[in-house]
Amino acid sequence: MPELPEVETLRLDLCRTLIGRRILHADLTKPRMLVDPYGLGLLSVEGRTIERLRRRAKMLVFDLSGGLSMVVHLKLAGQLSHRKGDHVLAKGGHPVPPFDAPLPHKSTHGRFDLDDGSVLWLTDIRQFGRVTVVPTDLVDDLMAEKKLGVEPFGPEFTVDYLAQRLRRHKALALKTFLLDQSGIVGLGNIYADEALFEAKLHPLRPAGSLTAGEIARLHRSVVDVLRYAIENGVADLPYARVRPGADYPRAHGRADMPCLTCGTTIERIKVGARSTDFCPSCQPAPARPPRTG
DNA sequence: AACTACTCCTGGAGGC
DNA sequence: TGCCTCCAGGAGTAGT
Repeated sequence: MPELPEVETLRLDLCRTLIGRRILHADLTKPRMLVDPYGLGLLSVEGRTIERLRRRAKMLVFDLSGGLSMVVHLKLAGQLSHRKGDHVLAKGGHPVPPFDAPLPHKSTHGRFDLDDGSVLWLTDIRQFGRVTVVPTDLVDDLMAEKKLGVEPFGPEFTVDYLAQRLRRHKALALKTFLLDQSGIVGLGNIYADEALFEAKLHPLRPAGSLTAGEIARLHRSVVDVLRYAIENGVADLPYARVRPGADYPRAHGRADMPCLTCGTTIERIKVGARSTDFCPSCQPAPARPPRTG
């Protein structure tokens, strides 16, 4: 569930409290959650100071002293909480367990003890999250291997770039296109639906069927939806449903509820095995549905 | 090369 | 209450 806005707001929060802290002890109780292509081991982060906290796509990069970095991907259900005793200093990611729940939770699988007595907890009810230790000068290589696309807030994400990618994958459903991290990074299931709702484009529209105006609209919607989430609060959907009475998110999690724009009942369909919510009135169906993979 | 299906994992929800 | 089944979703990988 943590998508770009969740990871970015978490990064900003942790930057306030973690920079300059030294890691005394590190522990991951689920060995599968450590990916260690360089054979450095998790303990190699001990004794190092957190100097910088970056984000690339949906990943957090902790740059430590001595040229070592730790990359954290929260995947579907990862959560980080920086606490001193019971006091929450900073937190973010998947909202289950609740951010004010006592830690460690039974799904807490990682802990980093810091030099001021605070602890950075990694909790993940799905255990899909991953931690990688990598020399700082090889972080870019590691990212390059993943064939990540452009950052939506970066200078490379232009209307022309989007148009070019859409042409290249012209048969793909828009929803599938937006989830593909090799084009634009950062969108997940929630914000892909939000961007399509905002752009008034049906999730099954073939990527190659968009007019120039629609491409420009989609481009702006992607940026606006992500920026809105960062500035006004992330989606925070615990079980893929909006909280009763909430007016956000505007499409995802609202199946069977009235569209906030026109009142039409929001529909839920599967697009490439991902639940996809949209307004059949605001987002008119394509004449001929594409493949959905 | 481009696309699709499958896999990892477990807690919560809903049915009976 | 308790058992059972289904569902959620990022991304790596294997197969078409």
